Amino acid sequence: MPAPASPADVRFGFDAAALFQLAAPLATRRIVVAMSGGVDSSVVAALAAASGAKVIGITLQLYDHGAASGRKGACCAGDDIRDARAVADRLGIAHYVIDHETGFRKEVIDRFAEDYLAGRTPVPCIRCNMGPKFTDLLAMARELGADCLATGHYVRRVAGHFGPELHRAVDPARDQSYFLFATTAAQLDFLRFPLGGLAKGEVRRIAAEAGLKVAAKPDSQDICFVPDRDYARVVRAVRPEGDAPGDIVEAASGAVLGRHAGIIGYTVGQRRGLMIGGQPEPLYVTRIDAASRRVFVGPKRALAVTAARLGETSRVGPLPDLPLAAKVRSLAKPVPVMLEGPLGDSASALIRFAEPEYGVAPGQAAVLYAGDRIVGGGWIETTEAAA
RNA sequence: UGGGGCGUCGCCAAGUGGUAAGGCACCGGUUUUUGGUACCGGCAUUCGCAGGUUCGAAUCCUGCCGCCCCAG
Repeated sequence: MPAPASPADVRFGFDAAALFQLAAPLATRRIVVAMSGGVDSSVVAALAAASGAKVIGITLQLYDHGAASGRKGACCAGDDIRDARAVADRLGIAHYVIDHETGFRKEVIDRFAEDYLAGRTPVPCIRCNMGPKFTDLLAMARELGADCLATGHYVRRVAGHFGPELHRAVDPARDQSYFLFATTAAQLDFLRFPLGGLAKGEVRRIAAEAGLKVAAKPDSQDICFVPDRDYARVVRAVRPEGDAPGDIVEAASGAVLGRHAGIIGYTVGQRRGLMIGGQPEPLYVTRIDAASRRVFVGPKRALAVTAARLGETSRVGPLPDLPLAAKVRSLAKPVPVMLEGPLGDSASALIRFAEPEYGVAPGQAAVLYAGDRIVGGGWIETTEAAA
């Protein structure tokens, strides 16, 4: 595959130099691509290869590859690693598979279990991005002398007055900014997200044009290390005490309405799975007390919260004067908030919702936006219930 | 074993002669790179049991069983 004659050379309908935000000539550049084995990162590899830069694909083997073999919608194990290798071979780029199971277990899976045992609802995908991907893999890329680490995330890196900024993806249905809020300025400096400006359809089209077998591979979904959506089983495998039973208590009256088989099966805002019938209206989990193993429930209106205390906050770029909006779960529209306190450097901060927000669960991330720009965010520690 | 009341889907519950509402729960689907939410769909050939009356009964009659309350 010949190198492009100039930075303006265009393949697949895109200017590779622009996509990777690297200074010309690309032929002197080295790009490390994080390859999960899915379509997205495979297309990033294809675009990188087409740019004329030297490309190295790296796949982190994150968890039990035996059990994951053949599973659809997984990543970073079993068949996905073979898919990544096949793509690299097809593109003629170097490809390394790094065993990162121990690190992943410690940084992501163990922490996932701990959170559930503490009554929180974790977001492992964010922890994975923070640790294995943007810390460990990024360090490997630097050691390999790369100019950047490119990933298949749908998010945009935009040059700002104070350095690179993080912006939502152009394709709103694909935007993954929620999972990347904790990206640091130093990481962002080195990272590239070539797909942030593309629609999923375009990505699949490129995959097909590049002759990649993964072009029609289903999108990954759910938690990659959880088979069959049964996350509680994974938690119990790591922490057997997770199935300790307890009471389901009506928050308003204190009445015990039922029993549960472990607080790990519940999350604030959850309606199903309580097994409590005979009620005039649905009951939702309003609070989980890990110490007493009690799950508190109440009607929907009891879920309304006016503010959330955030811990371990991070910030990307300056705080703007613009009004802020917060997303307190991945599938939600950002809602207007007022920020009180410092944001960033792991400080504690408070966000006040302009309108009551429902189903705000401790352990989830609150990501702050100024328009399309991700300003940062934090982890929800506590909430203030509306009167 | 005197009096009264009640037994309809797992739970709550409408229906008192015309051929079983609804809610909760549960199950399935849609949505979705976290967990949830939301939305859509499914869910009692049968009304404690056994007879009887009637063209026709969950609804009327008789008996039995069970539960509750008040009396002892």
